[in-house]
Amino acid sequence: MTVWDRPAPPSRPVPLDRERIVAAAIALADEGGLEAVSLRKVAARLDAGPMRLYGYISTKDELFDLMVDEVQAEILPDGQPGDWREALRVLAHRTRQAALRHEWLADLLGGRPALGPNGFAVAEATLAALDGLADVDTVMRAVETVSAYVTGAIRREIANLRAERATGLSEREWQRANGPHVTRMLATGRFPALAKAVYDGTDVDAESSFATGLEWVLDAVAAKLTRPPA
Amino acid sequence: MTVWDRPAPPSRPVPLDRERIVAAAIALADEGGLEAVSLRKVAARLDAGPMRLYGYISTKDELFDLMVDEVQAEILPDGQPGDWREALRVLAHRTRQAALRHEWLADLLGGRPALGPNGFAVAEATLAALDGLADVDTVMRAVETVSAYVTGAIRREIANLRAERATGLSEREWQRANGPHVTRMLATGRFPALAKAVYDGTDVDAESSFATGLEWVLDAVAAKLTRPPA
DNA sequence: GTCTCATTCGATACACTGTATTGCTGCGTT
DNA sequence: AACGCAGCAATACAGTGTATCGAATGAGAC
Repeated sequence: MTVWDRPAPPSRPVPLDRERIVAAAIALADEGGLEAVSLRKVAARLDAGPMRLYGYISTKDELFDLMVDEVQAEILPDGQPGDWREALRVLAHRTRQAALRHEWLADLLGGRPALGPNGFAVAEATLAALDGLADVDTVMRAVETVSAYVTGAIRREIANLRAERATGLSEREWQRANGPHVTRMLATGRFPALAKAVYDGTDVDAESSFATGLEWVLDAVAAKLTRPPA
Repeated sequence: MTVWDRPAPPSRPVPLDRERIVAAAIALADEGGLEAVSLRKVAARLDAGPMRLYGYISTKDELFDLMVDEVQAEILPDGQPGDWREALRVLAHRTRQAALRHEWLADLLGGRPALGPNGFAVAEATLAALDGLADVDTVMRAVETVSAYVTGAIRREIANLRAERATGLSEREWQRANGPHVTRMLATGRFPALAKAVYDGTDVDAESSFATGLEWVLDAVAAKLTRPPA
């Protein structure tokens, strides 16, 4: 008996099943971030007392797991995949889009093993794309590498996005003009390569940055798939 | 005036500067995880009232930033780097080792831009390794790609490590034998590729898994560096 | 129709959190 | 010697996750 299959006890006043609880939590998180999700507020949104939730959920972390799994349903592509590369690409971009829709996902991504049905489905889709193209271990390594990149890239993108929002300025402009502390540090001359990157670098948009890095990683995977395992 | 340079006000009863505060917080986090870090406990460890900390730190998130920056000092290599590839490899492995020493780092990695002096130093070391090997934008993309992989891989590794510890079993054995929920899900036949990976996959240790994925990503980067920008 | 029992809900309670505010205390200066 | 002020501690507040428990409300048995 684990998180994902718990008998839904009936109730009269308002049906209130796990789906409704998770939906309310997601709505709260979408509006105010993860820290805006409290059991009290979730319950209040469902016209229930806080303790009522514990009939359906046994801890707040479990609620977070359920939220992640729910959002992972959005990641699964609609149509059937093309070749393996296209399949992985689509999965990666859909993950990113889900994180942009639900920024709190970035805080949770990779933080815990995704053991829900939709998490499994995403893992299945990823593995299935590479099935048969190499031995099991190589495929596994490929999946892990790609998803590590995806997780890390999304996390950084959301982090930067928040920082920009907090200062009201674009990351680049902020480093270049304002951000007195950063400017001063760069001016010390102790970070010449960094300074060059900041001042001479082109300001590319996040999506194409994500896409470029992803293609690089996919290139690397492609090279290992054609060749037999080391 | 930002987080990283604040005049240290003197005090009599016990010196108590920011370094001591950060050290105490890190000690607490090493022992009991991030959630064990509360301003009250940090202060208690320094024989001070909770409010005393606010003379040196303006919010708890700032304390977290300082903790991350402090640990990033451990990442910087001692000697001078070899070629770019060796340099990036060492930085990646040292980051991973730091995260294994301080597991809470995984929770914070990539969650916020690293703007502290040591964070800058790590960024500088990374960029310096690739300096001149390609145009600035390509170098930037390379750095972002590698560090996205590193962040994501470390995060997953720590997450799995915790899950193993929680169940007392190795991830693989757990999926294979115990973990009734997982076993049942796999038994549904809805996840054939996943089932194959779980049952037929070799159980490789985390370090070589990390290393292998890293080498793949470095291969990808190498291919882009020799070739001029797209 | 009435009684009983079990279940489920809500209220209360507890230990704790981050932080604002307030007043004291002891030092340095005039 | 008196004063002012900086820095610290105590108090306070709003909020958190969750355990416990009393009451009510439902169904089932006679």
